[in-house]
Amino acid sequence: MKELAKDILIEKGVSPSYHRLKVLEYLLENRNHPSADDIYRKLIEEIPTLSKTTIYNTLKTFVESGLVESFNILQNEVRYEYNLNPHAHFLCKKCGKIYDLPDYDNCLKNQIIAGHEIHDHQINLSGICKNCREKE
Amino acid sequence: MKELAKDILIEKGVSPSYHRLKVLEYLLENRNHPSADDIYRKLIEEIPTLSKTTIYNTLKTFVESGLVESFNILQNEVRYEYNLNPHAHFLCKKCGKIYDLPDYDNCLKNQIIAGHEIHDHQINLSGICKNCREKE
DNA sequence: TACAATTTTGTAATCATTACATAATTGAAT
DNA sequence: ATTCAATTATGTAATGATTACAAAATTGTA
Repeated sequence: MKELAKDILIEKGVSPSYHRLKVLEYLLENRNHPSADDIYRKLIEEIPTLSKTTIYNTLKTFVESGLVESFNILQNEVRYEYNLNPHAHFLCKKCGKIYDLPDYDNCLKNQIIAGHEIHDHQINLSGICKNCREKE
Repeated sequence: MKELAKDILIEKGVSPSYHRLKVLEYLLENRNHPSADDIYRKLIEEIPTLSKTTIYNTLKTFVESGLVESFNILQNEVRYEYNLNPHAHFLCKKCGKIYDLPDYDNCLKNQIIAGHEIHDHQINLSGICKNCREKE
C-alpha cells in the first residue's frame, strides 16, 4: 500500500512527502468518505506532531491535482475520497453512513449544457439506507 | 406578491407571521439562490430590528415544511430557493453565479436504489457559464 | 382584555476552515 | 557529506456560518 501510494503521488506530479503518503494511504484503506477531522484523529495516533493545517493543505493539494475528490453532501463539513470512477453518493439520514452508487452518474463532465461548460458534477442523494430499512 | 406569499404559507400549514411573509416574498422575487446572509442584509433595510436568528429559524421552518429547498453547492454556506420543479444546479467558478437547469434532473426521488430509499436528491454541476465563455 | 402559545430577539457558543508567520524537511548542486 | 534554496509542516489566531438558549415581543383566541 505504501508503494502504491507513492506511485500514485509521483504519477500525478505531487512530491511524496511523509505526511502526504500517510494521508493518501489512509484514503486508500478507508473508503468511508472521511472528513478532514476523521483523517487527523486517526493519523495523530502515529504522528503525534501532526498539525490539522497539514491535513487541510494536503487534501487541498490532492484535490487540485485530481487525485482525490471532495464533496458537500453534508452542510457543515467537506468529505473526501479516493474513487476516480464516476459515481453518485447516498447519505442515510438515519445512521449517517455514506454509500457510493456506481451506476447513478450521468457523466455530464466535459459536456456543454445550455451554453455552460461542465467541468465537475456531484450527485447527492439521501434517504434511508438498506441496513436501516431492514432493521425496521 | 404579498397575498401570494400568504396563501403559500397557509396552504403548507405555516402560520404567516410578518417576518415569514417578508422572507418568502424575498425568495419569490429573488431567484438567485441567496444565502441566509443575503436575505438578512436585504431585509434589515426595511426591518431594522431583524435578527439573523429569525432568518435561520424561518428558513429551517420553510425547508421542513417543503416550501423551500436548500442545497450545498458551495462548501462554506447553504443556499436557498423557492423552486419546487425538479432541476439541477450549475455553479460558474468564474463569476460565482448559480443557474437552474430544469432538464437535468433524473428524478430519483421516492425510488429504491441498491436497497436504499431515496427521499431527496441534488445534482450540483460546476464549470464556466455561457456568459463567461462568451467574454473570452 | 387576558392568557397561553408561538415567534422573535440578542448574545454567546460551536465548529469547520483558513491565514499567516515560523520552523522543519527535502532535494539538488557543489 | 555540506550547503542552500525551495518546499512542506507546524501552531496559533482569526474568520465566518450556523446553532443554543433564555428573555422579550407578538399573535390568536376565549
